[in-house]
Amino acid sequence: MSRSTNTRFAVAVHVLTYLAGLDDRAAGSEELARSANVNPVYIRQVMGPLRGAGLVRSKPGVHGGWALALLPHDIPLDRVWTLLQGDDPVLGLHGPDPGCATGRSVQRSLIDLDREVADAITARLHAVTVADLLSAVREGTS
Amino acid sequence: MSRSTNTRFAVAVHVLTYLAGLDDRAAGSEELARSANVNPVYIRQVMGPLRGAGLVRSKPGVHGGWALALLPHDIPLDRVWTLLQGDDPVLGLHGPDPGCATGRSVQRSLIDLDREVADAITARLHAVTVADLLSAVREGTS
DNA sequence: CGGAACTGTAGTCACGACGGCTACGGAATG
DNA sequence: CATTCCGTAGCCGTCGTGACTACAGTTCCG
Repeated sequence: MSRSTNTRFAVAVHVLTYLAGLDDRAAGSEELARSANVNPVYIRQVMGPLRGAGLVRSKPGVHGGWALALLPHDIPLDRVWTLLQGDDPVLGLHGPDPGCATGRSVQRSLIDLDREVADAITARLHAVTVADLLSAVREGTS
Repeated sequence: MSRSTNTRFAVAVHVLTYLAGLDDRAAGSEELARSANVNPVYIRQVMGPLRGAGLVRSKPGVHGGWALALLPHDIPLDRVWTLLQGDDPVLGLHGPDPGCATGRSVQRSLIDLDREVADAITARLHAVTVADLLSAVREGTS
């Protein structure tokens, strides 16, 4: 009765929103880690794929750190989701007896359903950008 | 990069479809377990909530076993999903620093988003019933 | 009525994902 | 250079999952 113990997506969204609120100032892993209440190493691991996709930049050395590589308005959440969750099944699957016709057919149906559900998720997340989250922060704070 | 290692939903859907194909003949946990390629005890654990909700019946003793308590057409998959997955978050959450305004706001936004996504999933699953899966099996077999 | 067949449930176990943490190498700054 | 930061490998504790055993309770049949 408990799934999705995976916090990568939530942490990434938090970090992106945090960075968006800094106006180009770079933030170190440690600062981000305190804000998100996780370990600095975890921050770097989570942000790695986002850097690979060109959403953020990271720079070593003094005054280095992380910064957005795109405008907040140009970062929809489905990109983050896809980068971090990949194409994992949303429903769960299982390996039925290969000799069972019911099993094979049900599995095929579930795979199709899973794809549709995954598409629905990304469609919903596509409508939200980091800029939206940032303005929610500012409205809440004011 | 891997979520949903939970096979309860898939197993339950398999069993329900299997039972629907038996026309009121009861099936033992062991028969169901072979078909789904899992352990008989696991079958009983997974089916427990479905029995509690009145989707299936189970009877101990000789010639006992499991049988549908409703017509296949009256079992939409979202009921199975809700019974087995409860209201677990689909996206993942995390506990941000309570003193961080960004963290609190982002988390609220994610909770809202999660609810919308969960609703989308159940809406999609509501459109599919065990009867649909059964006819898919029969079309595939013929 | 006694034994067989089945469910119900507790308990133990192995495995894997998740995240915290340390350590160390490499790159950029001053 | 020395400092500061990222990049990554590695180890560890924790937890969810599902297999498996064991046994009590229930129903049916001879």
